Amino acid sequence: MSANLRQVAERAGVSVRTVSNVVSGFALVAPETRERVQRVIDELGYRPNAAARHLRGGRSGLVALVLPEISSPYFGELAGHLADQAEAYAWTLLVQQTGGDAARERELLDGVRAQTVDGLIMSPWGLSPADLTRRPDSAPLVLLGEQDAGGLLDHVALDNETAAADLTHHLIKTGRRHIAAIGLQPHLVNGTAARRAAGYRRALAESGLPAREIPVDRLHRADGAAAMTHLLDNGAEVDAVFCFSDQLALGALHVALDRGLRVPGDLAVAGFDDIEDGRYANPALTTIAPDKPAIARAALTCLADRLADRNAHPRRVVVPHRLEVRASTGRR
Amino acid sequence: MSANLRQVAERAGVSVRTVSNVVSGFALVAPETRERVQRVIDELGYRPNAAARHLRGGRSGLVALVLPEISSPYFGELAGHLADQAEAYAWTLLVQQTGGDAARERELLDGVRAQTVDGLIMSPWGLSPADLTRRPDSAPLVLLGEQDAGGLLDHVALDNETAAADLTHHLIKTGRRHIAAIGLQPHLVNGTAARRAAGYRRALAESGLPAREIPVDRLHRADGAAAMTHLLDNGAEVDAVFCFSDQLALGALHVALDRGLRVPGDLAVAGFDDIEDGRYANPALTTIAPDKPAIARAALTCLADRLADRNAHPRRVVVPHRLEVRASTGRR
DNA sequence: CTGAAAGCGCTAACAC
DNA sequence: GTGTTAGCGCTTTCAG
Repeated sequence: MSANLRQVAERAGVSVRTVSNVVSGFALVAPETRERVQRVIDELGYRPNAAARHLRGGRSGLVALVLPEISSPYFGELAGHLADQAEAYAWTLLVQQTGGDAARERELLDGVRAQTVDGLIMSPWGLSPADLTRRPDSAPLVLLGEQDAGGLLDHVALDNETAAADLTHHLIKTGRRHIAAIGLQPHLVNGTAARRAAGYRRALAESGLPAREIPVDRLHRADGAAAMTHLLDNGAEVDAVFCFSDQLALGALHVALDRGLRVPGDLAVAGFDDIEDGRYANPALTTIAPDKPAIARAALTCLADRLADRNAHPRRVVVPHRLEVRASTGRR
Repeated sequence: MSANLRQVAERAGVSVRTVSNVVSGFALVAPETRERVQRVIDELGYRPNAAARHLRGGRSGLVALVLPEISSPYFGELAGHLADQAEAYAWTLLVQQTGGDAARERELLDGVRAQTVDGLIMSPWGLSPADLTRRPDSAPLVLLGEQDAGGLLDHVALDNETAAADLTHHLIKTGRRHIAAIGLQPHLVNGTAARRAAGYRRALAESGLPAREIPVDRLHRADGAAAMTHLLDNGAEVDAVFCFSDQLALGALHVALDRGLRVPGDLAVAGFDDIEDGRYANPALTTIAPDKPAIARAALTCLADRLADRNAHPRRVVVPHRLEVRASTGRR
């Protein structure tokens, strides 16, 4: 076991108070005392005990990231930004996967860990806004995505509807007339897909074009592939697909090319999220690029501000996005 | 603030000892007492304080995953398996990124967090085996990858050399004669790339074929793209590239197709890691598929066993892999 | 089966 | 500037 404060104090011939001062660097300590204490600290390899600090001070230095799955590229990239930026707050990120399951989300939100951490950043899929606000007194929660929770919780989102409309307009502008959407998730309360669908429909309506929507179970490549297969097997007249995530789009793209379609010649394919895979796909994937570092920054800022003032008015931060046009939606 | 043991005890008219017994479920408690206490617990929404438990019991229930970057698909998939399986041990995963930097690896290995957690699972890139064994008394460390640390640390690895040789043999068997390797990292002490290079060279030597090796700085798609560009710009005679990661391969593939090469017609492309992107690439990527769930399982088992017996002989677990042949290395 | 109390390592209020 | 000490919430030894 490593040394504790008292042992350092004894060996340096000072009180624990003084050692504590040296370690935390706050209060004034005579230079020579400080040096002597520091020497003993180095000698003994003393490290402050985080559990004791946590118990005493109430801060753990831990922030939980609660999301459907860390292996999804979008969340992986986001987690990377969060972990990097969390350092500026001396926070360490803790990852908890829900699989998008409501019961599991509930469990993580109310469980023991939720008290251990200084805050939670969560991307809810299964829980409704109402569910989210009903939780025991615990660490503050920042929501990622479209779950607004009636303005009762801090919340970082994109303007999903506008983004989807922008992308749909782009497809129309490049000459597409039969644009299918892949990615609705009618079984989820998660509003993200619904917002994107709304933008898609609005853009089509403005041009008098018909909508065609294919629901999916999850947002993996396999689901995009299945949806595309379904579309082609049913002989649908379609010259573009707008997928609500890049992963779906990559699955759809794979099937389309496999079936001998030329992309973008016969079919335009677009996604959403701007994951790195899309940039290197063949052809490269047109997508909506959310400012991911900004999402991370906003989430951490919300948490820090909330910790500083538990009664501040909940914020809704809308992070910018950008339409990223690449080869997959070139002219026919 | 939420209730504590004493408050529950007072309200239930019992001692803290009894409440503690009810909560932990270990010792015997009279059924009716238990029920009464449980009712108060529910009433007050009591949750045990993890910091106090940690301070008292010395276990935090936290395991640190220390890796170059969580946004890399390989590590993302691995982290997903680890997070899932950690639950069986009542462990929560904490993510720390090093960027592959030695100083940062050192810092995380010796820092405060390293004492907070029950154990560390690390994929070292910058630190040498010798560096890794030289650390203050701290939580046990399990190594991922080729860093053997002289048999002094628990260690989960692939048979990288055999895997690379298998893949190279496969390329030779399908008629390739000018097989370049992309992915050496001469600036890193990390032995993984070196082992893969050894397997590649061995296989080529056995067939009397020449080796051609392109070093890379990092293992991102952009590095694979740069290496491929370099190869093509120098007019190298090459009919296959073996990339030491799928990410490199996807970058190389992108450039090759962009330059008008047919894959696999003119050029075969193969990777390593079996990340999901590779399965849906166009053409789908031939690769070495490590058993990732098994890696996660082995790492957690090592940690648990080490915690049970700090003096057990360090283990080296070799996890199986499989050659996954897909379209990108079809016949010319 | 239950109660009293020590103590995990630290911080900070209170002394001097 | 430095020493002394209470107490954060819990588990567990020792009594009963």
